[in-house]
Amino acid sequence: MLAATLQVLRKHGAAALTTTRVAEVAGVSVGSLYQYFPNKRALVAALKLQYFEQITGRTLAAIHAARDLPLAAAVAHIVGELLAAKRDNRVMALALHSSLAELGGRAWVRQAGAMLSDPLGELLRDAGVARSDVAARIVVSSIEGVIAAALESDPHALDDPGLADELVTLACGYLEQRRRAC
Amino acid sequence: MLAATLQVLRKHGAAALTTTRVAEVAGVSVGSLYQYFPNKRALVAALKLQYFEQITGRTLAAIHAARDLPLAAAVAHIVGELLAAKRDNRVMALALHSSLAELGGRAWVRQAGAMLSDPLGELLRDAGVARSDVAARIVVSSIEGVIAAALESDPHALDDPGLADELVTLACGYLEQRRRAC
Amino acid sequence: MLAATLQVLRKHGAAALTTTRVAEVAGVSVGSLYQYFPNKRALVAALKLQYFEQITGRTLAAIHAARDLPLAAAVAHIVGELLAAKRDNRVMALALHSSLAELGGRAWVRQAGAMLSDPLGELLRDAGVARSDVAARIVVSSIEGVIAAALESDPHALDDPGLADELVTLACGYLEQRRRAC
Amino acid sequence: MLAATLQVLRKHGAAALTTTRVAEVAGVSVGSLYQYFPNKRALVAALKLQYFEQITGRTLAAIHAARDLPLAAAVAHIVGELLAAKRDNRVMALALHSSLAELGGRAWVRQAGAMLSDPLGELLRDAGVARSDVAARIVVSSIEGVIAAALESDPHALDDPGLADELVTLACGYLEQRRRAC
DNA sequence: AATGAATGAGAGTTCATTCAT
DNA sequence: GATGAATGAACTCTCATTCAT
Repeated sequence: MLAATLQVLRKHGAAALTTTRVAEVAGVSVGSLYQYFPNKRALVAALKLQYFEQITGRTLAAIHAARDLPLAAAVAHIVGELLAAKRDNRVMALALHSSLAELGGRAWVRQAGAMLSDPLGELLRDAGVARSDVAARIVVSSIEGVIAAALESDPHALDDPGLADELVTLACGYLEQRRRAC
Repeated sequence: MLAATLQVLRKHGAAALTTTRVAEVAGVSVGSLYQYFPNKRALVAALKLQYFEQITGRTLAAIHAARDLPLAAAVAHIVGELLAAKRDNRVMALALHSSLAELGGRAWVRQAGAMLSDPLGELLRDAGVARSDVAARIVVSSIEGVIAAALESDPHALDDPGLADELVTLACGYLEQRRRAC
Repeated sequence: MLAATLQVLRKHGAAALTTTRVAEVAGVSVGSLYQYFPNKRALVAALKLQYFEQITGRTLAAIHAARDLPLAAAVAHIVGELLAAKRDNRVMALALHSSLAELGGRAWVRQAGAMLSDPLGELLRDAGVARSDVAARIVVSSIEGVIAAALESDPHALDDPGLADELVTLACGYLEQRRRAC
Repeated sequence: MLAATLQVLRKHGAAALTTTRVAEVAGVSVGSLYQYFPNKRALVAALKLQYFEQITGRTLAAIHAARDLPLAAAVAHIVGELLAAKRDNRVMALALHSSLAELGGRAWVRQAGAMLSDPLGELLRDAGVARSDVAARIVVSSIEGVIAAALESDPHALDDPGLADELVTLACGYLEQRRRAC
């Protein structure tokens, strides 16, 4: 059913996301839909959660794995994994970036950011970055901003290898300055 | 009426933005609303346009004015003006960042980004930044990402003087690396 | 204003006949419209009345003038005048036949029929037609039916000289049988 | 639901035919109405079609059955069947004649006429009537005109046995003249 | 468990009519 | 007298949700 939701979202947009259509695409009845999800909001929330967990989980693992690398290498690894995670969930990424904002706010984005910022903050602190918690939030939100803009202007942006380079340059350039600030 | 739209958007969110409610808040009848706007979409579009023009106009002017400054000073000036413009339209900024995405897509955001990226690209090229057009897009979108995230977690974020510093550090750090890349 | 009503009716149909549009086409304000007509129904009624009077008046005169002619000649004269009257009010005829039915019923058609049937009945009685009142109604309604159908399938039907012939044949054939029935 | 539509049409006229009222009279909700008819026009169209098929079907059969009768008997049979068909659908006939003109034009009447005129034309040609196609149209439209006028002045007109006689006299008188014209 | 017809509140939009200017 | 902005009741249509089968 989540797959059907995604498909409807991609093909017809958020405005056309009706429970009837989702059920139809999923090959079940509306009644069955309501046996698994109490209401439409829950359906969308589940989709968000799934995306959220995929991306956040993998990125958190990357942050963890990068703990002992030098800062530049750590950033490169994390950014690479983040992009890979989005690439592996490209349909979701596109649907959510383009139209799921229209479905119940962007609070989940904030939540995802917070979840990543904390462990990243620790990593940065260990790497000698000043005010590491703030720095982590800046890094995460700037990267998300660039990716969002890229996806909006080109749905295939995630396949562009240059994007990773830019993001690493962006993050490292910022952190470099922050490190000197120590 | 645009003010009423804004108020409804702020207080109740995009899902509760109905023509009846807007008219009610504006203290007029629905009929009058439709005398000035052909339909609901036009109402929202007018609001977006107003915001768009305020922010874009002022930022473009700042880019122009910063043409002959050294890069760091130019960035500081532009970021300062952008934030000031958003501060002067804070209610709009908040409403649009939180819920207007839900109303007809984010195409206008892309458009605004494009409008700023071109002149900024020229400025960067003159300042000796490699691949200045790409760099401009990265700078614009990362800054927007940081501001969006900041506003989402704290509606008063625009008043925090530290935000400007962070944005300047972010942009300069990135551009520094790009300059060396020449 | 009646002319404007007619024009709107012809160009856009009965569904698009709004007071605002009529006023616009007439080059006055809605307010002025309401100074001359208490409401929209009255506007349409006035138009109907005008048509009604044109056609009925001229046809009544024709009936009167045909009093002393032999039956066949009388019928030819009356039919000729009726068609001529419609031709002289062709725009109205077309508008009323195609769309004014949609505006407040066809009672006026019945009324017009009644108005013609009585004097025609007298003429027929004098010509020795049995049950002349019934005969008159049959003649009038059959002629109206043929004209209506003709106009519906071809707006230029009134210009076809063959139409008059057919109508005369129709009426005379019927009346011939009725006369023998004496 | 079609029955409810008919009832509303009869009791309150075409102007009062609203989806809400039809649903109410039908004892269902508006939603259900829209489950069976995509929109209001379709509801009315279905009603027209039903009437159209009843009348046209039976009359066509009558024309077919009358192929080998002498002309006068053929006409009598056809007229009798047409009237019987209308009598069997009296409520519909009344509703459609008085107010369905107000709902989407009279194109269907023309269509029905055309459908009958062609086979009738063949029958007339075989019976030696000159310009049988024109004659068929005249006969059909004059008969429809008389019936329409009769129904407008008296809803029980269809029950008057005299009506059939008049129609037969009308049609035969006309065709007699046409036959001589050979 | 699954179904899908039924529901009905509520959305956007129109337009005849009024009345202060 | 003329204006036309303001009104708001009424309309068509949608869709999340329920529940008898």
